[in-house]
Amino acid sequence: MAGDHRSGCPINLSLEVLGDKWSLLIIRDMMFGNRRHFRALLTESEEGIATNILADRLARLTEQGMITSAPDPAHKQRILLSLTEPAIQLVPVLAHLGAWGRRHLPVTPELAVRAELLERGGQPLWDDFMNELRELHLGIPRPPGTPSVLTALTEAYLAEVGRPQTP
Amino acid sequence: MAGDHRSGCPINLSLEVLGDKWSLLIIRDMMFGNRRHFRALLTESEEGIATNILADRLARLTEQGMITSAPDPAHKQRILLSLTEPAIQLVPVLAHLGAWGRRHLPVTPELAVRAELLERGGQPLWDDFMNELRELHLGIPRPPGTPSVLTALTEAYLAEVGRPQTP
DNA sequence: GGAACCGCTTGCAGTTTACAACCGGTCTGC
DNA sequence: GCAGACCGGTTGTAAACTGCAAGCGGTTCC
Repeated sequence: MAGDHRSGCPINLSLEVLGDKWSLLIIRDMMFGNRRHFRALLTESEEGIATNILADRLARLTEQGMITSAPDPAHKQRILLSLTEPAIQLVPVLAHLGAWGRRHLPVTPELAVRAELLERGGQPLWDDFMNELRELHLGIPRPPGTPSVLTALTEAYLAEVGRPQTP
Repeated sequence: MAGDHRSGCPINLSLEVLGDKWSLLIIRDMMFGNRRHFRALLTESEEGIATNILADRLARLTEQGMITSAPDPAHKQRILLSLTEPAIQLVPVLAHLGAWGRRHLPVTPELAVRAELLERGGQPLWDDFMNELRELHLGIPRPPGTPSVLTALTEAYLAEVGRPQTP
């Protein structure tokens, strides 16, 4: 029902889904870090989320239609998490939010590289990235010739990590 | 110090500033509703924030450099709140977030009008709007000929409110 | 067959939120 | 000149949420 919403304002409704300190970070890790199950999100996160919080957020994001879960065919006890189309369409929001943070907050260089690349690429790069996510998470083959944005972002990050100082 | 941050990731740092259910709504009301003091934010908000939460968020946003406060020359007991340049640069983020919410969440039509207009206008409209906000909040005169985006948004909203049903 | 790994759940303490009542100063209308 | 509305808050309280650590039954790896 709509009765449990504070208002019908688009920004408010978005915040009711994403307006906490963890939900968007989970989506970020699934998107940019390609983390697809519980343990990966738990242990490979920069910020160190607690197990009960992660379980709670995954449940909430699932019932809000942002992610789906299915048994992983490879490992029987694993549960494969996938982003839904609405979540994939958050790419421009995350790109702008990252660009804003990079400009105004004390980011660390190696973690800022991806935000910078994503900002410079603009809408065309975001479209490529969303097509790639649709392939990875929804099983929709991406248009032939689409480059892997995920690979490019990861390589840029690793290159920056390998560099000892700003040369 | 940077020691009190969970990580230096741009998205994480942005969420440490804006990642709760109220901060962005306050900025939204100051931006789009032109609410510039405590009582206006308190009573004219769609969502009904509590006084202590509002006071707390205003203090936090101030120390994070998102807003400033100054005595209002017109009313001696009033405090005039202003957005800073970083906060004004959130316009594209809010535009994208509103557009996303409008597409995927159960928004009410009259509140969705502004998001739609802002989305259709794109970057040129956002630039006009940011220039207008710089004039209103920072005292920087906007380039001559710049239209008032705030007026356009408000009129579109009022027109939608006045309409009884979707005709 | 033992150890590591899987997605959680539970218990607990500390923090944050929501709601309502209240406060001293100030401006407004008469 | 004064009563009442308005100003930006503070305080108290209960409920909800968060962070941390431990543990649990089942699965997979070696």
